[in-house]
Amino acid sequence: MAQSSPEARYRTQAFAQLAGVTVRTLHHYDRLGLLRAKRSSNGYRLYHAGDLERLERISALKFLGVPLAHIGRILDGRPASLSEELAAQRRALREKRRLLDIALSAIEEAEAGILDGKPTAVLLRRIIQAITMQDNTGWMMQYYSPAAQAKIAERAASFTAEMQAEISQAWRQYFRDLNALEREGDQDGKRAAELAQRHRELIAAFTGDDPEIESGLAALYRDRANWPTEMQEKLAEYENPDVQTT
Amino acid sequence: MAQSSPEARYRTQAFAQLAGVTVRTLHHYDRLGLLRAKRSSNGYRLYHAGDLERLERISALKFLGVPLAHIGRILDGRPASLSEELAAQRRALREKRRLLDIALSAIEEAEAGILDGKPTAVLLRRIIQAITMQDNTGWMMQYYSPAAQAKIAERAASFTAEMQAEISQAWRQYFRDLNALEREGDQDGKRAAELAQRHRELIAAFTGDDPEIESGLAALYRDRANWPTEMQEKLAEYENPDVQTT
DNA sequence: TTGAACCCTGACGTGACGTGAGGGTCAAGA
DNA sequence: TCTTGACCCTCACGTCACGTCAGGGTTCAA
Repeated sequence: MAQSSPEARYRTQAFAQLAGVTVRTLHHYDRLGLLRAKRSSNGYRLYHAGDLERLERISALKFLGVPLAHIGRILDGRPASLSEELAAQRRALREKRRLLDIALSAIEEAEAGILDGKPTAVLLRRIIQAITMQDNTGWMMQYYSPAAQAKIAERAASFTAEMQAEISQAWRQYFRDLNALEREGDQDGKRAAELAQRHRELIAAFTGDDPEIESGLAALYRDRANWPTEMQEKLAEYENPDVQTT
Repeated sequence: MAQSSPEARYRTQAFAQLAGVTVRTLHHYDRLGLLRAKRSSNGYRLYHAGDLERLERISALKFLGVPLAHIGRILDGRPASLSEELAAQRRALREKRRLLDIALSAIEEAEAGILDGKPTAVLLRRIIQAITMQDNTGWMMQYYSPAAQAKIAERAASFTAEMQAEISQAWRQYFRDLNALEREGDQDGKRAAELAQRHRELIAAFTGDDPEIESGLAALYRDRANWPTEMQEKLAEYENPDVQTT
């Protein structure tokens, strides 16, 4: 094993190998001021043992997804910024993992179709369905009776991609307008009334006046206290009394 | 609801809203040749219903993490490329999720320390330990007796960051040299003998000649058939008979 | 006819480096 | 002494999927 003295100085490559990073990374951190190296008389960078500790902290925070600019503030600035950054990263990573799990299950779903020799178009359709179902509505399906689920799937299959896109566009637009209304306030209640009308139309277009689908939707809304967290947040918008039309 | 005819043409913004992407994204895909738009006489892009289907496929594959250049080949090229791409993405996403889980548990571990009012330095040390433990050796610890685990932790705590870095650098270098040896072959067996010697030294440095640690290490190696998949692959390098010194 | 709301094409910015290009430094061997 | 090779340095452009202006044209309703 190599012997180390407390005054050991390393040049760039040696220090990079010691820490398990590349030379270019050290150049980068040096220029950013994140890990400044001393210079020898010929201009070479010189690192010592104390720099290693700082570099390990940088690498650890980078592993958590913290941007380099924030890492600088954490290591040099006020200590509270660490806990704020950790909380922010935890939320961001949770969301990333949620999307990642959706992607993985979509892939696995599609790969099951490959074994049957399905053509590319069918596999792509499976992937799209797996993503949209899991991402938005998958957890909702448990509220519908099997008969209602079958009807929903049948209606969805009978739509063209264009029609489906128009429907989800209308929902997106509805939520955008609802958000805008909450931000800007409503002077005369006309905009709220118009939004409520659009909401009724969207609901009607979804149920297609089918009583089985309507009863499932009602059950879904009654149990809103148990929705997933990210839906709970969107639910707050519904709590506007002008829009409680369900 | 908006009515749609089969010959509906959309200009850029309308089509972007319909599909839930930005105008800039459509420009980008147009320039890449990924989704080419027709042009009206005044140079405006015109999209129609068939483009929407292609765009949805593009968005779905992008969601899975497939780079745009590959998406073009999948949608235009031979159909087998889809299944290859899916398999590659599945591996990549699994690895991402593994690292993401490590990061998340490291954050939660550190946040538990925040409640106790620990200073930043202690929290950072916890994060680094959580990462390195989970990433490399966490699953190994089950093979060691509680007494051996305590001794390992004690020895680790007594090392400076510099010494620990030198040890892991030596291991990294060992694996690099081992890989190089396998690629390039060994003419006279001298390099293999030298590597085997380094391996013995690294093992001895780890156990510190402690019999409890040594017996745990032996148990770990005996049970190598049950190691995690990513370690199984690294194990293949050990199967070189020159290096079976454990 | 004027303004709002569209449309277009460049072209630079983002983040964390990778990857050369072009040139200097230094110790060991011929 | 010269050369070779292994280091070192500083630009500066490339990556990836767009975001974000800047500068200028088109269309439609009031």
